Amino acid sequence: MRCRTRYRDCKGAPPIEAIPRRRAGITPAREEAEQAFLDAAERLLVSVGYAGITTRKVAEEAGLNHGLVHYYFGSMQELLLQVLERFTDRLVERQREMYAAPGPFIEKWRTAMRYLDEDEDSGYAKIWYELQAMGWNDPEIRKRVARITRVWYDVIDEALTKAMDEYGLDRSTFSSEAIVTLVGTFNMGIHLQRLSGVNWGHRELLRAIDGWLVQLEAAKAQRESAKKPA
Amino acid sequence: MRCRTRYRDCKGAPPIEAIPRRRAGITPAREEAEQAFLDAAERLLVSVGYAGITTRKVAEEAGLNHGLVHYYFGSMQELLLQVLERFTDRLVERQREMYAAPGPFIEKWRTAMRYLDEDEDSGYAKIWYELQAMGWNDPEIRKRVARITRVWYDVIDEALTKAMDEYGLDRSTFSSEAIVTLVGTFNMGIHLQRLSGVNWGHRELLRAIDGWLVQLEAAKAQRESAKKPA
DNA sequence: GGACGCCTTGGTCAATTGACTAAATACCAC
DNA sequence: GTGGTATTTAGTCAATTGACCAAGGCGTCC
Repeated sequence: MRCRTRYRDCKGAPPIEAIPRRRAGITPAREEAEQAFLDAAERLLVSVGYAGITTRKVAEEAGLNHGLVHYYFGSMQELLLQVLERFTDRLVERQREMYAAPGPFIEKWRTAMRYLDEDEDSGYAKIWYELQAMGWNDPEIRKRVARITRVWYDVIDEALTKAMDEYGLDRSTFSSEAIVTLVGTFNMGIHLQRLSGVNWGHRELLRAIDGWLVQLEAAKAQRESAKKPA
Repeated sequence: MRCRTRYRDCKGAPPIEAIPRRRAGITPAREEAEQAFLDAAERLLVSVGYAGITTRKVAEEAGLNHGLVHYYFGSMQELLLQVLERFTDRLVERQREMYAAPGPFIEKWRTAMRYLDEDEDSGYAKIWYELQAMGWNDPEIRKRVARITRVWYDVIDEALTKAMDEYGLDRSTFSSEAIVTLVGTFNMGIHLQRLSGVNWGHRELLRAIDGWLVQLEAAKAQRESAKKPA
């Protein structure tokens, strides 16, 4: 059943043609333009949130024609999904890189805590939590968010398990699984609170943890120096 | 400058008349209808999120005429603010009640952890985090959210400070402020993850904390029984 | 240098939205 | 029951939105 209106059958009709899908040969210009859209969408996530993103706004922000959104991505939903995709890929890569690096655990921890501040200032956190909030009402996005959270956990789990052994921490009361969950959730909570403008106690908590790790490092060094000479 | 269109000057004109404000004498029927709108808005927060709420949907959900939204509340924004107001009042009241109740700390903790599950099932958590997400892009709502978070912290702080003294916990490394922040943030993080469908490690963490509290309670009981006979 | 196909521009369209209102109705004191 | 006020209904309106398209531009290969 063809469209009776000038352009299309406006309700319930199947799409006349398939969405133009990603082909192998994309010109550099097109690639650049698509990235510009994704960048623009990220900036809008920071400045107005996911609910305020429209095809026109994202095109204006990217300095491109709004018709291109549908030509490139087929729909607004697909554009946002690709934002999520690109963002989470970067997130996981950074996380892996950080914990895979050599050095004592406390170094890695401090790097992670530095990210806590950096991500807030750069808008990285806002993007990530906006995407998550989108997922609360969109199964496809939620699924992806859950997958990334899981990967994130696995990476921390590995690092923490190793660290607990090194520090000789008892795992009978607090398993590494429990600690990982605690770290993962408190990290999210801190970001969440900061998005609401709450900063109370954060510095205090981070300093306490850092102090505790310093103690653990010292104890570890002592154990090792006591063992070697003997 | 009066409206040239049939109804109003549609851009930039000041409101012709003040928004009908809350008067002293509201009939019970009106009160009931307003509550029905607030209830409906909460249900929509659960089912579609804040971005999906419109005057027409909220009216349909409440089984009332959509014109009433503006007659009662003046604007969609005001309706949502009143949802926030009512919701946070209830939240704080429950929190205060819980920690003010008599009984050992571990009891209160367990009640709080029970809420963690209950709130998820009842949609309470979804409402609260949708409202928070709204606040990320709305200063007025963010301010209110921050205030409530602060009150929430104060209540926990009082209970935790007392508990740490009772349990004889050292406060030199982890101050009560740090612990409160840890508890507050990990609680938020757990909710956040569950909204994304992530449950990994939660049970493990909660069980670990509970086990630890049991130990602390036992040690406290021992101390007291050792003191009394002497 | 002409044909061909991809890209881009600058629109249009139906649907939906918040805001708003006039007219009808319900309710109340007298 | 009558007059007046408050509430309710059933709309209207401008603006905005996602989706979509036609026509012309542009690069490339023959």
